[in-house]
Amino acid sequence: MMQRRKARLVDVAKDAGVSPATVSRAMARPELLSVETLQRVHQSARRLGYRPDGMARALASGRTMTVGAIVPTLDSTIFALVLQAMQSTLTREGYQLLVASHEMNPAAETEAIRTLLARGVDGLMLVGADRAKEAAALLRTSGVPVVLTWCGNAEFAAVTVDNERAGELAAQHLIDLGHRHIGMVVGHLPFNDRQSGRLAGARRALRRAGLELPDGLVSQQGLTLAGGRSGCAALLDLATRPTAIIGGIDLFAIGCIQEAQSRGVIVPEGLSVVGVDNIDMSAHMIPPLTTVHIPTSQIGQTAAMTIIAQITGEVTRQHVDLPIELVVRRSAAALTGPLQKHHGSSTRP
Amino acid sequence: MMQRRKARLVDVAKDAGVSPATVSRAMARPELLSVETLQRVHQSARRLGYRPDGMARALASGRTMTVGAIVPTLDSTIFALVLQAMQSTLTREGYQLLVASHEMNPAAETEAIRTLLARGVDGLMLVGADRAKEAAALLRTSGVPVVLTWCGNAEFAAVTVDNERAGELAAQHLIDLGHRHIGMVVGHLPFNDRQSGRLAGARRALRRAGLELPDGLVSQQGLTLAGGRSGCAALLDLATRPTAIIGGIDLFAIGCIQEAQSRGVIVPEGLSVVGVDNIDMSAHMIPPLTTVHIPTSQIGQTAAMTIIAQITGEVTRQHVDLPIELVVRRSAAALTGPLQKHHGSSTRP
DNA sequence: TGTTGGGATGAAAGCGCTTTCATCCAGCGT
DNA sequence: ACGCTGGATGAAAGCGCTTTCATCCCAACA
Repeated sequence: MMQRRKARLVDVAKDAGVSPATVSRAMARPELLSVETLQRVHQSARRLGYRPDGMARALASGRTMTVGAIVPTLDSTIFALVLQAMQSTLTREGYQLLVASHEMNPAAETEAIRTLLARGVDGLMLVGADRAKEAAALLRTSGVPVVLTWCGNAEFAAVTVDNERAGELAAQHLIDLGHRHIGMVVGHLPFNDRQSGRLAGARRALRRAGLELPDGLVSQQGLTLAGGRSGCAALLDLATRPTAIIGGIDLFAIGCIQEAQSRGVIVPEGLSVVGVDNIDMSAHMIPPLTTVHIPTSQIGQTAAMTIIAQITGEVTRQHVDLPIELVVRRSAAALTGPLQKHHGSSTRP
Repeated sequence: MMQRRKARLVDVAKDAGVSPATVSRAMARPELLSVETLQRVHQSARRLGYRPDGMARALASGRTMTVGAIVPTLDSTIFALVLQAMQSTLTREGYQLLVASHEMNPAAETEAIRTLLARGVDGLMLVGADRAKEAAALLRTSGVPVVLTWCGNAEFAAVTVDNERAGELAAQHLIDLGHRHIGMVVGHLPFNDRQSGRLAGARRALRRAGLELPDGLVSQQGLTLAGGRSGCAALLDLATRPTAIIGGIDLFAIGCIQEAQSRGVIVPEGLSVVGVDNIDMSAHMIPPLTTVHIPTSQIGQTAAMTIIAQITGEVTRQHVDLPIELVVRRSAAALTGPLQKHHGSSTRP
């Protein structure tokens, strides 16, 4: 009882006694058909188990109903969350999400852009505005709607967050608590305008307070928990150790807390820690992490909506800047005295 | 100086003075052409800035160079890691990754399968073997290579891990440490054969030791940190509280540690905790989490390779079972005495 | 020197759908 | 009663590429 091949549009048309055009319309713009015809077509389609062929449809219409997203890495709460939000928003609108990652490698990102463009996507989401010249050229000439996230530029639509301000908020909080000697653990700066921005913001706040954040107090690390720990370790091993550390991402801040605790340094009494992101884990740390909340899911959702708006031609090059805010919890405290009573004892249990 | 449209295959052919067929071959099977022709074509292609159109190619060849992956949720270290591994393996072979998630909803999964199949994927990766009948039928009739992960069945290729054994290892470790009263926090069991398996395994180990794991000591929770905490809270609030808890995933176990600590219960002295997964965070907890290591990245990588092998026809319905092992760290300790000296004091700082 | 085999290329038929454009017809206004 | 309008449908031309199949040519062989 099995038809020899997959049912095609013409098969349905034949079965329903109408033209292929009519079947096509029945699928895509049912309001153009009379109710009876529509019913007849649907009935035939169901009987034959017809499923439209996406590739043929894409070729003929020029639309793939697919949006691409290229993120630095999938293995990150942050990007996973954004992708999740994008995915559900897109699905609701009938789009699919094609993902690629570049592992912080500009050339790989360019390559990914090239493939996704060739493959045919109706829109493209990218992280940050800092990329290879060639990549930007590709995007420009492709004519495909693009949305940048976290950081943007004037050329494309963007859903941003003020990364400098995030760094500033974190630093200012520490300054307000009386800290004068502050360190920071950040991701590798080249090709990462989010981290660069946060560092710049922290520096700005410090400078305004008559303080500074010398390179010696900034540790660049890979974006992992281990990175946070080793960054913290480096800072704590300094001759004059900082009384507070800012994590460029929450993961770093969490790593800092863990490293400090495993050395017997009490947080926040012996070391204040502030992060940026406000990931799920942060609220559950002991002590709970004071951090700057970045509306990650909302970035994803807004990016998806922006892309769709561009695809459907409703709007172009829209810029949305999402608000951020300091979330005060208990990992940062006021300096108790002019001097600290801790000596860098490395008492790992 | 801009050509009015995108260069097409025929444009290159015309420019190079060859037939379209030759250009097509130059792109896909260069070994069929003479060196001179090849060069001429490449030169023209470069000059015109020719980029093959993926959709047209897909339609004509029946191959999309795209593999779909449908996971329960993107917002999970585990699945993000698997996707990451798949993505990099696939990219290396020239494939793209199309992702979808279903938020633990069987109907949504079926729908996702339907769309990805319609959209045209050369292969499909799914999590677990437990799904709607209709979904299985779709897969069967589509003829698209499928690979199941974590849990498998006889019908499709699979890259699995022995979830029952994982639960067993966790429970046995606790039993060996002298625990007799063990609780477990698991994910919602329906439509989740990974969690069901782990629970069943734990029960098996306990039964073998003459113990049991009554439903009252099993707390079902959403797969989040908060779920772990509230599961732990529920268990600790029991009249006869367990001396040890197994987390169906590491995130639960971590939540348990945090909940215990915030209640002033010391881990492992006051409560032993064991997880399953071995995520990055686990090793950095204080105390570091004892857990059953699941080779997550390897699952992704192997799944990708299995899919590709099936697509290229090298092999079919291959089953790979990846080894797991207990990683003993410091969150579980021997019961110090026949009775415990802790009273459920809820001293949140 | 006549075959012959095979490597290189071209011709042309699609792949399955979308989308103008044209056609047809009913009902409407005058 | 007549032209007109607009809604419903059909005809047909692609969308840009792949892939058989046929053709051509030349080296190699006898």
